[in-house]
Amino acid sequence: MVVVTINAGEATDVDGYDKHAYEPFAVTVDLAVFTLRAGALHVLLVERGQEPYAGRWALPGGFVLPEESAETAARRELAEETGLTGSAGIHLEQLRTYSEPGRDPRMRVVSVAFTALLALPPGAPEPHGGGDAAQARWTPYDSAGPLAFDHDRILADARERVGAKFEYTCLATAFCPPEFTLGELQQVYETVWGTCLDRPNFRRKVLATPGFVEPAPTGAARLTGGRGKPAALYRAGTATALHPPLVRPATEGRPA
Amino acid sequence: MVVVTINAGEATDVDGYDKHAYEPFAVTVDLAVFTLRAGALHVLLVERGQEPYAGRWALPGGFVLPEESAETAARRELAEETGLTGSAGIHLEQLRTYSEPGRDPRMRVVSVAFTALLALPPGAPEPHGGGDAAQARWTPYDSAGPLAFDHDRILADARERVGAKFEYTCLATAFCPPEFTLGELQQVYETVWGTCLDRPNFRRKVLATPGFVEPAPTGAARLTGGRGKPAALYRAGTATALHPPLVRPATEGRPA
DNA sequence: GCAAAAGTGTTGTGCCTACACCCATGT
DNA sequence: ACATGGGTGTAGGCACAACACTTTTGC
Repeated sequence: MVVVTINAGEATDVDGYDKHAYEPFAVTVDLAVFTLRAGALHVLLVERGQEPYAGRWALPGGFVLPEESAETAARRELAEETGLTGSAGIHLEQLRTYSEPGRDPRMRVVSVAFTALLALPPGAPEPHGGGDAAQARWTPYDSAGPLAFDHDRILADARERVGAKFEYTCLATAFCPPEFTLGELQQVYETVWGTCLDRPNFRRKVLATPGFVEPAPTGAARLTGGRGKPAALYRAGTATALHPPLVRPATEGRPA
Repeated sequence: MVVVTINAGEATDVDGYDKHAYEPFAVTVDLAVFTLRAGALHVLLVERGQEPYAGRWALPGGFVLPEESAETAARRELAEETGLTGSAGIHLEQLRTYSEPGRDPRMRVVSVAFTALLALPPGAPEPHGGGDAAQARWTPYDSAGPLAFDHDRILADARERVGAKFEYTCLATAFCPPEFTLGELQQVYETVWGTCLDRPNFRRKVLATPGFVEPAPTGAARLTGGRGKPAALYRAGTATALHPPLVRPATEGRPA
């Protein structure tokens, strides 16, 4: 076998041998797509129709095409799986790359994993899967049983990253509809962190961070659940970082 | 061309066609290896001996071999480039994956980038490069002129990540020898951040964080530069996260 | 009126910045 | 003696957690 490991540059030996002579690497993307449904964190899963892991659930994903970047491929898969048309504004972020040999029993697959956060509009279409016999479904994170391949680990990594990023970014608005109340934003935090937050302090913190939220142009307020004082509406601001961070309290009681 | 994009699972169509029929993806690793030399941040670069970018400097890296994970390949390359034997304890961390088509003019190369932090022992061997005509050299970060491929961007991303991680992790000890003084640790922070820190406060902060540093078993102290009171020696603790974080002050004066 | 949810005020604690000050060593 | 760097003490300030309180709606 040709030894390329002492090569100092990047791929400088490629010209020297047949590009097709070796077992190729397949490059795929895997997506951990999160949303909030009925006050619980849900993840988008697809059911596999073929071996290996036929009948098992897995993260959606697919091949990176020859002319695509991994980001482009991920956004394309996301649009296909969720059926959402305007996927341009959806928050999509690279998580990390999983490359252990043997993670796919058939061949060498290197997978770039992404995390996506989206808000389901009230009348959003159910995910329809991507053809074949596969179906797609929103699944509560806690019920996302054993998945195919190493997707359990990918999903856990993605979940952890989302929780951590909530502390120092404005990411939480990605789970909210275009206009939302501060109470809804707080519920997003409480659901993702599994903690209770003090409402007055949360409110002050959010409003004191420039660019986190801005009042909705319509001065309108909305009734939360029928009862209670109507809440002011806000929309996501332009800021992306959160200084100072919103610290997650030590694990305490669950939100009511 | 076979349409694989509507496939819901991961690589489920692979069995249906010849694995060698398409232009394969090459998978490489690129390393941004940082160290501190003479009070300045340095990065390990190699000079390319072949086209494209012959004579230009680039980040070290190489192919992922068929039986390797990207992490394994990165650690192997790191050991080869630095000549360090005990590379097991070196901090190595995945940065992100760069997959834009055309980033290598010859073929489709997907590169998993890593960041490595290490302390150069006093008599450390100079990096010897990896064979061919390439040479390797420690270069001040600020002088790391235009690099080959998209390595300027990778290096900038790595640099930013290192600075950010210093705030909320114990990573700074990776730049220190096995035993170090708190003054040395502070200089590490000041060099990486380009700021001045208050010594008494820095000291308290570090010592108040359990597991950040622990006193060296030998009660020995060391003379810093000939002058001044001998400083107590510490070694890196077992903690990895930093609660609460060590906040980087708004960009002010440079360290003396 | 009562419950429920939004929104405002206030107070105490604690951390952290900034600076003054002592200690030990080399020249 | 003095310069240099390590180490300790302390006062002021700012931020935040905790909780009391008012407001506006539905029943």
